Amino acid sequence: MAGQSDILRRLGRAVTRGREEILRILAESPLPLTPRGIRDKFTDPKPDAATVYRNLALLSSLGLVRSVALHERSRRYEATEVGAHRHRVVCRSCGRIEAFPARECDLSRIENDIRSRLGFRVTDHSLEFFGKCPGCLGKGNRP
Amino acid sequence: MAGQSDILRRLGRAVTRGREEILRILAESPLPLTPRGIRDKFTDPKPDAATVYRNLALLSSLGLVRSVALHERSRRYEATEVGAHRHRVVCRSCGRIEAFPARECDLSRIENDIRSRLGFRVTDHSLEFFGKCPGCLGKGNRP
DNA sequence: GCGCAACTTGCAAGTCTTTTGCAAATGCAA
DNA sequence: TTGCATTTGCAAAAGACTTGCAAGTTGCGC
Ligand SMILES: [Mn+2]
Ligand SMILES: [Mn+2]
Ligand SMILES: [Zn+2]
Ligand SMILES: [Zn+2]
Repeated sequence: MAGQSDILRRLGRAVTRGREEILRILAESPLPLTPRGIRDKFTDPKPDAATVYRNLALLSSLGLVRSVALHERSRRYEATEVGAHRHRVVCRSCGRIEAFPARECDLSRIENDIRSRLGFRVTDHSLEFFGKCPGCLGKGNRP
Repeated sequence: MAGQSDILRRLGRAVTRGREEILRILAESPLPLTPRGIRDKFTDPKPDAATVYRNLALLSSLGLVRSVALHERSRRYEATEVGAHRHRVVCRSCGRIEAFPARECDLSRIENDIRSRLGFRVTDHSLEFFGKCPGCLGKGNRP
């Protein structure tokens, strides 16, 4: 059941500490992480930033991780779960991020429209909500 | 009906060529544009890039423009339309972007869930679809 | 285990996007 | 028109990635 490492081997890519750790770190994180945040979670010796970027690109291309575009300075990554995906809520006041499994996410009507009107074949989507978290709602604070 | 310039004046912000042009350029663009793309559409003399960034930040904070996070190197911006918003489809092969008005977009069930389960008050969302455009579907080409 | 070829990594340099300080230019209300 | 706050250009800097290259690892067959 070493699933993901097998995928790497099967494709002729080496299984290295960097790759296994990235997968583990992301699988254990409740939130998508930035490349920087991922690197910070390594125990020493930490890999070079370039290696983290290269491995995220590789794992992305294999579908093992997925990048998330919130409206931030840096991109974030999350582990992909088989047959599932997540949506996110971002607090515009404090930046807090919550991710939640997208059960019964039905965007098929929209996807069908896209197919028939624009001719695009949609393979996936990303949906983010923005607003205020409970903490920031409480004390009426910084916009 | 010079609406947006009025909003600027009312808030004590100057109405400058840079600001008016950014609003006009975005209003006329069928796609969200990058800061660089916006600057390129100015007739000479073009404003400095720093000015474009500063003005986009200002107009965003006033709600006159909105940033769109596609999975690209640079952020994009679009003009906000009153009581309307758009969704986008991005081709993973050639990068083509199509934006379309989100008529009858009903994410209220999800937003209610977010409200009751997480306590977030959602003010807006962003929804992007990814897949292949008709052109790239035709000729089975570069992934 | 050993050895080699292929693949990976660290490091340093480079690119691209976005931010910031500051003085000169401009907008605007009086 | 004047006066002052706001805005802009310019140059420098910060950040987020990317790339070349030599040294270090991994996968595999022996
Ligand atoms: Mn979904
Ligand atoms: Mn919508
Ligand atoms: Zn908050
Ligand atoms: Zn395409």
